[in-house]
Amino acid sequence: MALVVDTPVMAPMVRKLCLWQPLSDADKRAVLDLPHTLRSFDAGNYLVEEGDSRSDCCLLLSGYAFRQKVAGAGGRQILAMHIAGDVVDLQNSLLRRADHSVQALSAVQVALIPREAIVALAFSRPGVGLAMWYDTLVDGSLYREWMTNIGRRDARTRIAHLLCEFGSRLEAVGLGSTAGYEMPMTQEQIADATGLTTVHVNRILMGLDRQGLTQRTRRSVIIHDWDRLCDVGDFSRDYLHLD
Amino acid sequence: MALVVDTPVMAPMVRKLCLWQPLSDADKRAVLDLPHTLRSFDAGNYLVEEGDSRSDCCLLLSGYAFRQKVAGAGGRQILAMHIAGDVVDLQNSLLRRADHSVQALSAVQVALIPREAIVALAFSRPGVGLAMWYDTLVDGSLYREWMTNIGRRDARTRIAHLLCEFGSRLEAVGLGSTAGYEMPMTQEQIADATGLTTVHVNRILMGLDRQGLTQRTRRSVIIHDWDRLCDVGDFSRDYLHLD
DNA sequence: CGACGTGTTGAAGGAGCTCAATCTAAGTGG
DNA sequence: CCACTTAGATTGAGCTCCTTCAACACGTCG
Repeated sequence: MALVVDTPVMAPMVRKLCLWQPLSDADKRAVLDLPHTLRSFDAGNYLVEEGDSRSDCCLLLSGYAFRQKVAGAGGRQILAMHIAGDVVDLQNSLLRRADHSVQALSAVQVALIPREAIVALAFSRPGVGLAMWYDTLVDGSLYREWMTNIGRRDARTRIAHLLCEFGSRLEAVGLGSTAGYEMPMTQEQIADATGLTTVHVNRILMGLDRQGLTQRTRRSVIIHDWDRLCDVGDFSRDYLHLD
Repeated sequence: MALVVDTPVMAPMVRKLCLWQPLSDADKRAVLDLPHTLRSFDAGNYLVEEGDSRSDCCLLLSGYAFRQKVAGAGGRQILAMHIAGDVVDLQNSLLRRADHSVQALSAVQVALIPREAIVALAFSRPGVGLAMWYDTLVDGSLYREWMTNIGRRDARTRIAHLLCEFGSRLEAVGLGSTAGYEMPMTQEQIADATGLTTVHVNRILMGLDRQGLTQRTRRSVIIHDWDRLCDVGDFSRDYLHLD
């Protein structure tokens, strides 16, 4: 297998961590040298299943994945979306037992990194460790915003908010822009992420289109008026801690 | 001011961290020696306000506090409850700027610990650092459960779930039991924590009483049948990571 | 082509909301 | 110790946003 030297596999992780905390060259090198094995998953497959005790955590190299939890009555809640560059499972690999599952939304490629290597690196290089700690704190910030979204906003606002978050995050990694992007989620998944039903999501999305805010095709969104959409979605990017 | 040697101020933090990760005696000592200043807040006062950039994080020594975020339309979402022993603000002190606020629910006493001391300790003593990292991960686990609660369970289930979580957590720190406890929240706060309205919370609570599951007085709950309440609340304590 | 996953639409019903009034307990000040 | 105040709990009536159920449309893929 050929090693492509100029674009190392672990580069997305370096880029992500640098968002939270500038890293020294030695720190970057250490992250790039993290031991890992590559792995692919088809859409729909589980990267982690509730109850698993995983000994490695995965860095998402390409594609989309999401976290989910199922409630007793059968409903499923989507808890977070993950895009290329995200370190997906500190949570489930550091804690002994996965309290939720992570599923591939599209075909994904991941790098599996042994838990011990992560921990060792975090404590031998405080710069890296702090960046990783920040990363888990920012995850928490997104959870809090989602909770607010689901608990205290009406359907239209919730969905607009989700579209805005996606736009901002995809833009940050160069996979889209505030003018539009590939939308990887189905309406059912949007429903499960916002605490709504598929039918209602559909009606709201059609409404946004009709009102000239967005223009959807099967798997993409064009956003005609970003500022207005942010307004409708009660969206402010602060909680993403991107800047 | 007399120093009480046999029950050090920082003891609750040691107890909490040991839940996640056994600490060596030297580690414990180091936590106990963390520099700090004591401070009291009256009920309703803010420990942290959205937008603040705090340079210290607080350990809750007594009383109750909660995190909250306000949505554009004016609704407030309560994001988490904190009880004695909780380290309340790694999130807001490590990240540059608070993305939500923390408010005292009752009169509280806190120990303010400088951010730098926390970080220095975390990286000089990996045992402690790992325990603190776990702590932020467990916070995340609670957020995920709450999101599921709000997004995918009906009102009765949500409220029963909240009562169960409280019972389990209070029991873990010896402030109550699964047979009952002092309930510090008003019905308005329960509403804001569960994404409901005060009126509806009231009706559901009365229902639980009428059905013989609970028996409330002004500020306490007696739980007649814990197992059944857990059932109604779709509650399983796994996500608390207490054992 | 047929079948399946996804999106779209209609009609009817209900869980939870809103508004507004009343009740209760626990202060608080005189 | 009592009148007064106030925060919180309780109740009723009407309404609405969202759900449920069920059918149909569309496009993609074997």
